[in-house]
Amino acid sequence: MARYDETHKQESRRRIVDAAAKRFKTDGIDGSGIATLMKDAGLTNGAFYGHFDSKEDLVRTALGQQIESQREVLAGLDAGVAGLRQFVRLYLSVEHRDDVGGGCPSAALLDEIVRGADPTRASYTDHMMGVVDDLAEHLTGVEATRARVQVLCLFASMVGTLQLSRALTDRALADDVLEQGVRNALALLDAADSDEPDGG
Amino acid sequence: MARYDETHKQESRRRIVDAAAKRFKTDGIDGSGIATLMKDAGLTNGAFYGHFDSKEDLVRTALGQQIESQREVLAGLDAGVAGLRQFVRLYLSVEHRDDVGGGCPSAALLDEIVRGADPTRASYTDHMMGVVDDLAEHLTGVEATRARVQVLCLFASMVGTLQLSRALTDRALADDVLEQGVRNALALLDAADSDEPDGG
DNA sequence: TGTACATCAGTGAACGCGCGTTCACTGATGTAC
DNA sequence: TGTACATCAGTGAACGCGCGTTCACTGATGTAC
Repeated sequence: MARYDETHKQESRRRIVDAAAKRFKTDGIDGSGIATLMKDAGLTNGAFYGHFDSKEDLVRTALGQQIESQREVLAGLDAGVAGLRQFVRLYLSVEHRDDVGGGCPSAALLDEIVRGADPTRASYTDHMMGVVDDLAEHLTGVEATRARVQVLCLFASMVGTLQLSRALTDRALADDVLEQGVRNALALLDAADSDEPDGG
Repeated sequence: MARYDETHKQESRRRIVDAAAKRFKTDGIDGSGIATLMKDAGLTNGAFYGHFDSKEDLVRTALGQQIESQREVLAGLDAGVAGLRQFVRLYLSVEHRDDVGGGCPSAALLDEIVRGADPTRASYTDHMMGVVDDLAEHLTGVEATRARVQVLCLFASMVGTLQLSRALTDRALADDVLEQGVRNALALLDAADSDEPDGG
């Protein structure tokens, strides 16, 4: 029925989303124009609206895809709290800090998400809940609701730490921040893992 | 010599910087145009280049001024680690979360600073070192270099926590994140305050 | 096997608009005499 | 006290450019017969 493979259009779409996700992270959402994104994907600007309703539609899609692919990484972690320790070391690594385009979308774009439209923030929240559930499963001894808030906070702390390490122009200090960030995150993890709920 | 007060021009400049700082935080740097900023300050676009060399010059100025005015808040804190506990509760409050335009420039703009030009990042780093020194003085028992990294990490964690709380569309969860963030930050503070330097 | 037509992903020019920046000009005030 | 001139903060139109979005068109392929 179509003159191309049945998969042709969806492969184009995937290329657009992949290119957009990377460029959004390196240049910002506001800083990435449709024409540039389409050129990155090997297409011209006019084809964009055959794939998405609007730029905001692409933003939501790219952000969602990015968070879901983070979950694939999480699926490969060791069981229990040991897996969270692995995650902390991966997340707060020099390699991750120096790879904005290939790294965590939250670290690269959380400010812009905050300023985003409600549907964008809602989509972000939904997808993040998946990440949080994946992470919370590693805190086997902690009540589920509590575990979710604990891992959300752990994640948020690491996001801020990565951002600050990226912002500082003093490289040695930026490295120190990552190392101390790892120690702090691991300390929080130990505390959370052995935590008793207390209402006070 | 001048047809206006000697202070006239510098008052205009101050109004531009104040208006820009607020709008940058609410709408983003990329999202704030010169014409809009000047209108906010009660002027027209053409007057801008009598005050600043470029938009980037204004960004650096506004960011620096914002961080310096944060230091004024820090100067009012109690002495010792008690002052840091005060700061944690102020920073991770619902009021601060809900006041992006009046709040911390790092929380609102750190992503954009990371993507910014080198001079912007260098200026951010310089001013932040002032904040860090102010905060580090509260960790009286800790060696200075170590104290600086500790408070940088504490600050970074709080920045990430505030950002995430702002991004989430689930209000109850966003509030829980703030509360847990306070607990975590206070726990880190207690650990840092009683810390012995260990090389391992 | 060969021709006519339908499909539709992608092209590329154009829309109005706001961007950062420039510049000739205005007009209120201060100084000179 | 009154007039002529200098100063300069601010005005507002204009520059080229890229933005998000629209749309008439292309052209490679699949189907019909």
